[in-house]
Amino acid sequence: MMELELPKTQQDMDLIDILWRQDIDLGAGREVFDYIHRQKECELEKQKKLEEERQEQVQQEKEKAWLSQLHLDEETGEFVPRPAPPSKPESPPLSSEQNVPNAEEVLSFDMCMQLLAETFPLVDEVQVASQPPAPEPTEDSQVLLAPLPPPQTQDPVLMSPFLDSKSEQDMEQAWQELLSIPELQDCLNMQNTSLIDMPSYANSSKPQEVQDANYNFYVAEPPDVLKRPNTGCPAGFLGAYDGPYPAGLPPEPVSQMTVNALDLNGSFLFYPDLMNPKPNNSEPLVPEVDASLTEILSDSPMDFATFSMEEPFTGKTVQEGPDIPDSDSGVSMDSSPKAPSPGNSLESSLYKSASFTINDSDMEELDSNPGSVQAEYAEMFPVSYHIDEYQVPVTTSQSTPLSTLTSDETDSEPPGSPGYLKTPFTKDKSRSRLEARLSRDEQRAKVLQIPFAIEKIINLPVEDFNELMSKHQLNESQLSLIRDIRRRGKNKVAAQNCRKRKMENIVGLECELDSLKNEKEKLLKEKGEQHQNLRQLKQQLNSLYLEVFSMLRDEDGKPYSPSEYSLQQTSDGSVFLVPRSKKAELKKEKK
DNA sequence: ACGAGCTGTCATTGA
DNA sequence: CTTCAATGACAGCTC
Repeated sequence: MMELELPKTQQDMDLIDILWRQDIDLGAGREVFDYIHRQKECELEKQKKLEEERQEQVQQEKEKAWLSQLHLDEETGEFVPRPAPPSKPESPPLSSEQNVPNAEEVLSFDMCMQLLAETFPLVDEVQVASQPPAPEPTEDSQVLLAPLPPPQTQDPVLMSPFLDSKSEQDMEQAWQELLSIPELQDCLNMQNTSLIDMPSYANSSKPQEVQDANYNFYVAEPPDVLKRPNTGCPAGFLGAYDGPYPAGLPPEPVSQMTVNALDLNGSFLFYPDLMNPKPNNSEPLVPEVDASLTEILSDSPMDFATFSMEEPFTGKTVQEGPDIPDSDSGVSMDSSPKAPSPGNSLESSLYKSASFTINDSDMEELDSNPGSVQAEYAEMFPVSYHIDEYQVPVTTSQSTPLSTLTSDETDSEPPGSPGYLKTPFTKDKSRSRLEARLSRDEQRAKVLQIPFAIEKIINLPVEDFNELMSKHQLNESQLSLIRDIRRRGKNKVAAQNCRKRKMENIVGLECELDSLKNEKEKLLKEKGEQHQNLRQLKQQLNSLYLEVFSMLRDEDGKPYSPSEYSLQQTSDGSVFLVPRSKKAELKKEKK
């Protein structure tokens, strides 16, 4: 995040101001601008102070990191954090397993060495030394909290090969034996505490909980980290880039942070260059990771976001190819990556065609005339600011051709909420469109060097969002853009939800209509049946009536005429033979 | 060229 | 008063 501030030269600031002034559509109220403008001087002063403080802190960390890392460089000759053999002075953060070899080297650990020598044959020692990532009991890890994170951070990928079950068991046994020795425990604890003070933990004020968090986080996550680089990431474009920054994580702020941090850890493997431009990065592997981690954990979540966002702006990071860090990370709720379909070259070109003076109206023009500003934008981001890099996240870890990506991705991941599944539409199209849309805000964010991920801007709760805003020194144009991005992003999601609901309502109503139709048919059918039954009953009754009537005889033994008499039943159940004429009278009487 | 469908955005409204 | 969600309306894009 510091790097962000650094590149902001007065020239940049002027550009940004100009940009903002031109950005009429951004909607930043003039009054807002004026008001802020009045406070501009104060802000600038604050900004300068903050930058100074940050620089100092960075330098301190840098120095410490270098001190701790020098050894590593000498031995390995490369930045890749290898659970290298014995000599790992910076292994402070190393896991307890890794501490073993270290303990042997530290002079103050003579006793430990002796104990080790006694406990394990030379071969075993070598083994232990060569297998740093051996599994360690949880209890141990608690004892050696601080050291843990870094080890895994160092290089999960490299360490993975050592994690075979057998070596694990051996190591576990060895460790249990080792730890059962009080002296060794003391030594390790000593080392551990001393290591905690290492550069990465320069921020001594950091509560132990943070370290615990680190620890848990590392212990829990490694498997994923190991998988990510090689296998397609289930999270969609998470693993899209071998690169580290899975900015495009699903809408889960907290978990996202975790994953990001992890990926960050893994990232240094691929980003040796990164160390140069950034103070933190300049530090050797482990310390760098620690520093970033501590930053992330200690500061607001935005720190990380800032970090990831910065990538695109720091020329070297961009070079890393799969930078996709901030990438759309899915501004929208649907974390589904949007890969521009082959046919969307137009839209994709938009990414390249942003000019520094982008505003809404400009973006509109860009949409229609993508290529117009391309050259200009290329100047602004000469390194390699290509849309392709944005598309990368869409892909899985494996570098698939764009064309394949688009089709595959679209098939695998439905755009937007589940409700859309019901609505038939071309996903490629929608996705590419969405990406293009995303690119607009993203482009603006890039141009204005917004120091955090768009998804954060959109998804953070108001409180967190305000806190984030207050933590960063942002000019008027940046603030207005951020607000617009937040508004648009939320509204977009709201629109998606609204349409989803609408579709669900339609579907629900259709279902209800169907069920009602079915019920109607059923009732009609039942009615017909009842009608039929009633008719049968009437027939039966009629036949019974005639049968009974035919059995009646008068005084002369003659049958009564049905036309002259009829049978009537009273309410009490008694039956009378009533003459037809009287029957009418009876009815009248009843009435 | 036209229309349908999808999506993003804006403006408005109500909580 | 601010924030936010919901929604209608509109525009742009693709097919």
